[in-house]
Amino acid sequence: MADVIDRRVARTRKALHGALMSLILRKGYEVITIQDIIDEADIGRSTFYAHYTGKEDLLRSGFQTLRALLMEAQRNAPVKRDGPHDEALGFSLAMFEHAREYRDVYRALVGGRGSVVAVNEIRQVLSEVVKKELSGVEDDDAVPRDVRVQFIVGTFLTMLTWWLEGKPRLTPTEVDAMFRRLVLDGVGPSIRVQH
Amino acid sequence: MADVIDRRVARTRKALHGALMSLILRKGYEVITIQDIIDEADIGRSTFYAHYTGKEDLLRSGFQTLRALLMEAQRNAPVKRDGPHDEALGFSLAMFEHAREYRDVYRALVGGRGSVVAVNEIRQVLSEVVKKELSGVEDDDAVPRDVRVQFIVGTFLTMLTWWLEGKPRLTPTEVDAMFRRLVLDGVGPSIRVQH
DNA sequence: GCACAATCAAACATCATGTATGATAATGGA
DNA sequence: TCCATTATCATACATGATGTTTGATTGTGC
Repeated sequence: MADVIDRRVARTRKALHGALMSLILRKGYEVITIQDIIDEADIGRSTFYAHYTGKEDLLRSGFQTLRALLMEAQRNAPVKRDGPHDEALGFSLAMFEHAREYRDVYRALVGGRGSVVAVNEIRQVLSEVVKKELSGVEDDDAVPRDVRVQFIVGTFLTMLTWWLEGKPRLTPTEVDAMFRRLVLDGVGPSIRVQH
Repeated sequence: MADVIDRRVARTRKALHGALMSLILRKGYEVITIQDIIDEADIGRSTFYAHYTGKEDLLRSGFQTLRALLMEAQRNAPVKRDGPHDEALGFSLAMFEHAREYRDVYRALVGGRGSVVAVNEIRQVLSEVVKKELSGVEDDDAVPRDVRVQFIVGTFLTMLTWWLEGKPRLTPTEVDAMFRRLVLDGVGPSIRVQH
């Protein structure tokens, strides 16, 4: 499959990713410099550029694991393609759980002073997943398919951000419930209640 | 109100804002340098720093007009605090219209290679507006108030981005209809329909 | 053990940032 | 009209990040 990798290459890349993660937790992604990374990883400058074009490239390359996780979560989720279909959005709970496990990293990436790069990357991965999930659903005259995908992904990220920034007490299940409530029913019910 | 402003100061600031806007349209916010701005505006380097701490500061200071527009749109919107309340979210149509009028700027700011700073600024302004709008609505056990605010703002930005990036043919009214549909009812209706 | 490839330190050119200085010009009030 | 004030200017400077190059050194896979 993947060509066999020279041990030195593997070691270098691992060191760089590790250094980036440490630094993200310590000072936030935006302000990190290449110098910081190679100092932390104890890797030569030219070696860095032999592997990545910059810190954005390095960050991006670290998202395969997340992608794999989501794809699998989607496969393992209870996809009962018949029934009341409250089991839709099979990815969400798994990802909320993943987010709690790596809370610090997620918060550093997705939170206030986070990285556009990371958020866009997550957005793209999620879009694929949701798109696949909606493939069995028939079209809607009012709202095009891709809008619905973006809506779902956007709402997910809204919840994720809100959760990580302020209310870490809530369990993944609780947050997931709110997420589903919003995505499926919107805020109409609670707004319109008051007459 | 505001202290009387020296003509020179006014002229400088106007030139800088104009230069920033031109450059945003020409090459995108992120890659703009201070040097670009002061060259374009034909303003001395030290003068720039006498007014703003950096390009982010300059950008931020250009959002009062937007803020004012939204506040007024909210006031003028048909706020019937009784009735079926489909008139909620009084700001949205006005902002979609504003966005179409300044399409290029919005797209440059909010689109793909846009600016986090700008998006965050818009997000914050919108949050204030929505928060005020929801002040008369009673609480909901399932979804806290601030989550609903973030949800509405997030969905609005999702629609705005999608609209500006891909489907400029749609009218503000049509986009607004989709926005309201999503915010009020979610995607449950169209997803759950298929059994 | 050997050919090859990866890593290294060091140096370099380039460019952006932010600050400082003293001269010059515009402004607003008297 | 005059004048004190204040903004602007060109210029220079220190600092630090970026990305590339070079030739020597060291680790790998076979």
